[in-house]
Amino acid sequence: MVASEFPLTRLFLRGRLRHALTEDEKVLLESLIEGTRRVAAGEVIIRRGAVAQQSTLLLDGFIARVINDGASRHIVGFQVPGDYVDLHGFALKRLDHDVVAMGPVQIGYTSHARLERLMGEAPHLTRLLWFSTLLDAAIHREWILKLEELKADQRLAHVIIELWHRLNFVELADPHGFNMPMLQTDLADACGTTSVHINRVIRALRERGLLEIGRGRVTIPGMAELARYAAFSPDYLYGTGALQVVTELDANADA
Amino acid sequence: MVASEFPLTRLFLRGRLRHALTEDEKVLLESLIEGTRRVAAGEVIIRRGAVAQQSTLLLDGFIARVINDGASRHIVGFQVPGDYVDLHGFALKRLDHDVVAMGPVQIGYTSHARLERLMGEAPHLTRLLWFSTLLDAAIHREWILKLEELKADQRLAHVIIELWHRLNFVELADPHGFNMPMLQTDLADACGTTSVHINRVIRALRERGLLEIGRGRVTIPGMAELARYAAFSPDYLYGTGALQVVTELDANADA
DNA sequence: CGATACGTTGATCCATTTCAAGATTGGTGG
DNA sequence: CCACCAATCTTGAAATGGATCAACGTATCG
Repeated sequence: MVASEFPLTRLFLRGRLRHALTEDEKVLLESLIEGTRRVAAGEVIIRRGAVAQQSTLLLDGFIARVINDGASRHIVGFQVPGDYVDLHGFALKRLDHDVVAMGPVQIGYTSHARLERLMGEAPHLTRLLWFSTLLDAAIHREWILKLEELKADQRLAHVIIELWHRLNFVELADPHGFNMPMLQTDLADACGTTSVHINRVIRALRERGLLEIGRGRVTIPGMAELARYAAFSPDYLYGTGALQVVTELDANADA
Repeated sequence: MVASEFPLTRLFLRGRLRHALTEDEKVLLESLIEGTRRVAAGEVIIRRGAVAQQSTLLLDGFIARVINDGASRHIVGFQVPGDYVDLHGFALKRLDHDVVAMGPVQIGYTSHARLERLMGEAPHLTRLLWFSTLLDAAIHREWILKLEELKADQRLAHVIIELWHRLNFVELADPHGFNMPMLQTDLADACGTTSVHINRVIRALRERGLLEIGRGRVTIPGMAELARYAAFSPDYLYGTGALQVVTELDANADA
């Protein structure tokens, strides 16, 4: 472990607009984190409806946004290290969903009082915080699209590739996969299908040589093949360098 | 038509946090609108991937967020009067979806340069603008839930009740329905199903006496019955007075 | 009055759910 | 180190929601 310059916030907006942060802003951002905490797998970190006094930065591990509706459980989004998982709680005050640790997790937190002061003092950094909440919204829109458009096998592939890209931004993916604690049940809840069906879908994708999932590890033999299969295009993730992608999109739109 | 105090922005956050705006802020907000424009039905107001220089406030009519993926067309959200339809473009710069007029529409616009100045000068108003983009995200999450959880008939009912509530906030709904220009095709694209199937679903709901749709008009004989049918709970819309709802949720969570 | 967009209906096929049972795995105490 | 337990994963068979293809009805408007 190399001692990093900004040990807590170095992953925030990495691969996105981190380059838009000045050195002063990086210092300021790091100073926002008033404390850190370890959380056990499965723990509900923020409960739906509770009035939020602070916001949470995910430092290590995976988190899901979960809505429990009586019998059924649904996942409306995943968060990876470097994500502020409930920055929207700063303006919304109370969340419409639970925030749950998918495996063992480490988090940092920032009081809303501190964020309120920041808004008056650092408009540009504020705008980047705003941007980060809009990234979540863009991902939400893609999930809506995915659920409207794709079959279960493509949905799964889509979720997996999205996670790979997001982990790749923060240098937690390797060229052919990544580690993650999510179970088949979790993937089913995120794909809007049942664990029985997700199990068959996983097998089908394995047999096609597109994807392997098991024992906390995802292996993707051919990134391009899987992306094609899932009709995945990463522009909605607003990664650095995505402007080229958009140019391509424009070209296609004209055609 | 009564001459209103803030003719352009009087609907912004109405039924939500408009009461949190001071009189000065309301004046400032109104001054943001640098021009207005009428748009014909079906017109693409903002195209995916284009670099945005301004943001758009919907003054009158309905707008959809549309993603065209080759053959298929998908709607990832609707906007009603009083909504800033592309405020996220201020921070994201380019949108991941098209913004399309569902019927004849009137819009106002604000340059991003003006918004940038505002961020330094009016942090509290900025925070409310931020809030309004987070409302969209909350609605996105509910759509994800809806698509993961519900069958086509309940999805349709859910979309309709959501629109009723949002129109009710801005006083454009009446106790038993509202007017809207969306076609069966549009509703199908928003529910992730086909127009053939949405047609059957509309008939089934009509035969059950839950919902009538036709000729630009939605009629809801019994709001409570339809809400129960769609498993609809309006707390995610963050309407004024929703705190009671949340208290109920907490009570349920404990039970 | 004919064109065009929108809505309606029927028949067939397939993806997915549901229910039920069994296999595998990892962890824990004896 | 083994035996056992609980969680997770796997498989089968029957039932169903929804897609698809194809055709026909019906508004509406120049």
